[in-house]
Amino acid sequence: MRKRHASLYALIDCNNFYASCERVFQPELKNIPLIILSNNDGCVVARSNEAKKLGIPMGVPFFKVRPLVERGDVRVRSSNYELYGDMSRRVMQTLQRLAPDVEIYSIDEAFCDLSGFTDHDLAAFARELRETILRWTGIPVSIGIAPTKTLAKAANHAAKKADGILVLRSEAVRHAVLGLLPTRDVWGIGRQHEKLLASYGINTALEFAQAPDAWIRRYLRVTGLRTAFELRGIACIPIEEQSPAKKSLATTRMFGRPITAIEELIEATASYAARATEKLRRECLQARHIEVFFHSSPFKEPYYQGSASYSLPVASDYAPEFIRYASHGVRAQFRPGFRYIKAGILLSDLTHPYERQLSFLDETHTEKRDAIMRTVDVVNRRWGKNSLFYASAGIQRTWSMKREMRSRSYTTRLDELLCVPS
DNA sequence: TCTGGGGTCCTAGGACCC
DNA sequence: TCTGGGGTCCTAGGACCC
Repeated sequence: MRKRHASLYALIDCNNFYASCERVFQPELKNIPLIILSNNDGCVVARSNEAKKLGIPMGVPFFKVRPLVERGDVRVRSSNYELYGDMSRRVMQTLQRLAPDVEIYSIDEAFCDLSGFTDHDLAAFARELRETILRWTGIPVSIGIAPTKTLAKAANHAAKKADGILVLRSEAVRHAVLGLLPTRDVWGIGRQHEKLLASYGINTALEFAQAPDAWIRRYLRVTGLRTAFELRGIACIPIEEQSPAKKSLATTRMFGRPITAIEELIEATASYAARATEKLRRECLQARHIEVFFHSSPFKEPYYQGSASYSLPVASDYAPEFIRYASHGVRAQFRPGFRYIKAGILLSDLTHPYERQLSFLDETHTEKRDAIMRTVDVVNRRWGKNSLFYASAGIQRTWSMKREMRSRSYTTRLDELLCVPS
């Protein structure tokens, strides 16, 4: 009988990731205010600690901080996503060598499952992890450790303000951390919910966690309730080592200058469609649905947004086909007289070859049963996030979950798997 | 003058069927 | 005559994440 441990997760988060990446190759940028700009140098997407201290907010349009740069108070770099992607791979590979059950959550964050670690192990483990990642990649990270992923996020947030590592296991630490954490900084609570909670006098994570279930369910829906459970220490969000299959894929861009002619719009969307198709092929996927959209500036009157979407008769990854649909959509929805600033292509209804899941069929007879169970587990994890939670919270299943459970690709796969003659 | 790009999940509501 | 109600499928839109 395997002994069950209380759940314990770590969140490893790279500090000011894009800024840190630039500093690895340009050490002269260390210890000074540094900001990184988005694609067209439109807005700020990363800030060094020194830049944060100057009060430069995340996402602020560049023209608002340009004076600081011109005065020489702040250094600035355009973003270089190839570099960041490469640095991210190095960090994650290092992590995967040192830590168990790693889930790569984003370009600069990963969870891992530390259930079973003792307190003594934890401190040593976290310290070694931090030092090794810094030594091997040059990227500083913070580590938060707690019984749920949402609490690990909160612990990480607090760790950034301390010495980079925080273990949130005891009730006392949990209260202290959550009591100081504004609702907006809780993983899963955004600006809208922050406003709503504030209007009811709820301003900290602790106050939110203590609100009645029914109230949370009513105003923040089931995702909000899940967040509250997690803040109370009840784990609802498991580690997903295998990343779920992608469901949609987009190529969208701001033009950099307003476009008024339909020809230019058609040209732009055609190239986005071609780029989206490249991504599709690279990931061995095909799409059955394409949406094209374009709009003028939402900050200016008059505003117009055009969009069109089409279902293909068969899934495809053939660029000319998507380009044809895109230009057809633009022609159908184009309105002259507007200054268009952005357009995009969204491919969805993606299908994929089941290579990964099918590989076990080559294995020997005795391993087949285990392999099937593993596959069932993978499938369950994909649906399970909600199905488990709904069951435990006694909440009605939602349409989207029911829909997914019936989704042809999974159910037929499962039927096939379970009917494999032994 | 100048405001990113790429994703996921949940819910409401209409059309349709039995 | 009365006009029910549940399930299914789809879409739009809003919230969230990095």
